[in-house]
Amino acid sequence: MKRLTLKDVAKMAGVAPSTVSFVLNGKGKQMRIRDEVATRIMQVAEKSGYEPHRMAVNLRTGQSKTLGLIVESISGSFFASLAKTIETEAERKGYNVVYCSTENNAQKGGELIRMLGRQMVDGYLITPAPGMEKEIQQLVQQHKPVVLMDSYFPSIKTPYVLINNFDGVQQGMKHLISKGFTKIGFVMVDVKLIQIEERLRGYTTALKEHKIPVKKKYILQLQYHRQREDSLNELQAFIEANPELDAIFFSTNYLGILGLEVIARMGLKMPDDIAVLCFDDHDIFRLYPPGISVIEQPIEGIAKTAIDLLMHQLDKNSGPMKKTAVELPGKFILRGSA
Amino acid sequence: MKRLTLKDVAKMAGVAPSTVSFVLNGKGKQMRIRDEVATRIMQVAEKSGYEPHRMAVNLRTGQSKTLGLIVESISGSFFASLAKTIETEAERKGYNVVYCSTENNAQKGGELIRMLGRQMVDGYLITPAPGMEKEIQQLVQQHKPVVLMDSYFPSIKTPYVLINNFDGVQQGMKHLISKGFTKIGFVMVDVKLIQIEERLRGYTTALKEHKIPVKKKYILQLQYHRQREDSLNELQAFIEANPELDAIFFSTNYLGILGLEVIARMGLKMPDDIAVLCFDDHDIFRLYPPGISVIEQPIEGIAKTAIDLLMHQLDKNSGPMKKTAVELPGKFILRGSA
DNA sequence: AATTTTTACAAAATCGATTTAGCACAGGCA
DNA sequence: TGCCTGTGCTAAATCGATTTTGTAAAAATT
Repeated sequence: MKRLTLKDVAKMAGVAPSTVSFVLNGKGKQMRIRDEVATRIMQVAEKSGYEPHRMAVNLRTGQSKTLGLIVESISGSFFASLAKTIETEAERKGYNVVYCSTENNAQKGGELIRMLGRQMVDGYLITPAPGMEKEIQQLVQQHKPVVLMDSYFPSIKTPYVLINNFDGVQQGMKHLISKGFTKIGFVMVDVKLIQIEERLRGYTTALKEHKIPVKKKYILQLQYHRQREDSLNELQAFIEANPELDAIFFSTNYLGILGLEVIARMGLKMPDDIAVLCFDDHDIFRLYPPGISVIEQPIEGIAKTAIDLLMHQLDKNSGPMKKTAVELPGKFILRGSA
Repeated sequence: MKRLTLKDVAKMAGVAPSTVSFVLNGKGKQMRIRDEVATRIMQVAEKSGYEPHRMAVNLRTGQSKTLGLIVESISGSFFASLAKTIETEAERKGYNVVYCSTENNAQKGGELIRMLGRQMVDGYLITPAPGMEKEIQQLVQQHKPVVLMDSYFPSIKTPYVLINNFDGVQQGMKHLISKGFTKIGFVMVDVKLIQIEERLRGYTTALKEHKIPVKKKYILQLQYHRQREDSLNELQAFIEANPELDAIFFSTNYLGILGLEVIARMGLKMPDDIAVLCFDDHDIFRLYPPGISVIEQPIEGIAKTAIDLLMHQLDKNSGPMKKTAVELPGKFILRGSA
């Protein structure tokens, strides 16, 4: 039982293969195929269940109709929501998606991009990690359509979408301050990424705006590549060294989860002993008593915007882009922890 | 800057395209190409950074070197671990993977399979959902390589890998019973799937073996398609209707998470007011105080075995399979909840 | 020395589509 | 009548590889 080809359909309809191709690709009118012939071809194709051979189409047209989605971790919850939306959005535009994760391995990022290149993806959706700058730069120089999400490199001129980190942190900080908290710690990673810096800026700015002094010892920079246990200990030491802290802002959900563990270990109660606020939501935060208040990322919006930006690049006869840098507002979700 | 083709390499090396193809595909000896020529070709290909055009190769060879992974939900933690292992295992065998989720939509399952068929995947890895039986049956009849994971249909004769559900539940139940719990509830979904039935069988068998009567009212069957809130209420009603229950076994992690919410809502303390045990681990269970004891699935083992079984089918000159049904043991993880 | 066999490649067919160029035939116009 | 213009399709080139077939020159055999 062999695959049904366009040639077969042509034979069955009593016309040439090219004619079938024209009709099925909607170029019947343009090629002035009679309606009578066109409908006959359509019917034959329909009845026989003909499906074009993707690889053949790709080879001929040079388009794989496939997008590459590169994320840091495929098991993260950020990815989970992102992937779902991107997949459905892409599908509706006739594209499908292959996923790849760098798994926090800077070097692997480059390999991945090359691998996807070999597979001929038409465009890239990337959440950039520190080590990937060069590779992404190359893609852009090769005029491959690229959209960055969640972060970006100022040196690379390609569209990006992300949450307004500064504003998001501000929202959270304003809430904490309005609740009367003044000794607020800030926990971050030491990675040099725009979004991290923006979050820190949100923290310091909010404090300054309310005339609260910014104390350096209230800011903890955890190293990125580190044993889980080491990070926990460092975090605990930080809290013990500043017993007057009445609230902590965790700048990523990974840090927040570490925080929960340390706080439980130390026997502290949220929010009375210490209030907790976290950037970026996570399943756990909904459930973990008393519920962790967070700044939620507009993931669906990010995904949709990213696809739009990418499609715009893929569509050659669309003009130059108006907006290439999109910042979407985050949403403060109040739960029990702050 | 166009893509480098095999023809270009041939020209640069001063030979015919076919010669290059032979050499690069390791058929140089067989086609008696002189070592001198062969090494020259290799060097040229290497230096120029030539990469064969995947689509062209696919079209000619009829192999896409791509596997389709179909799961229920791409955001589930089961998928997350599964995908990672499968991806790396597949990559090492020269395959890549496209993911698809049915998102608990029976009808979508069929569409997905067809979509992947269009994309010409060489083989399928599927975690079967209730509505997919017919579609999978078709694939098998078309002699497409298929491996099922996590569950299977007795009517379909194709390899599958899953945890030994019966034994897993037994392990957990034996622990509960040894701790002195006797009034043990069992919460399950009403889906007719092998693995669910096996888990129930593990529950009842364990009770019988210890001469503990099996009471029907201690078994709750939650409906599958249901509003989250409704399920929560039904679960709460179940616990309230059986106040003598001293432990509950949740047969899936989704149910377990619902259980945590209800238990928190009712103000019960684990494990004193009620002990909790759950089938299938989840991030939350590690963190949620006092830690939820679980039966952990050997996900990595499942993934590796599945790939092996699939590769065996893809490799035509390998004989018939010895083992087509694999059951891997689960692992009981003791935490604070039971 | 003539013929066969082997060596070492090159040429051409092929996979299944898309797309450009071409080709009969009909009608319009001078 | 002869030339031009549309109409309605077909033939053939093409995408970039793999694989079958072909073919000169060298070596071996008779």
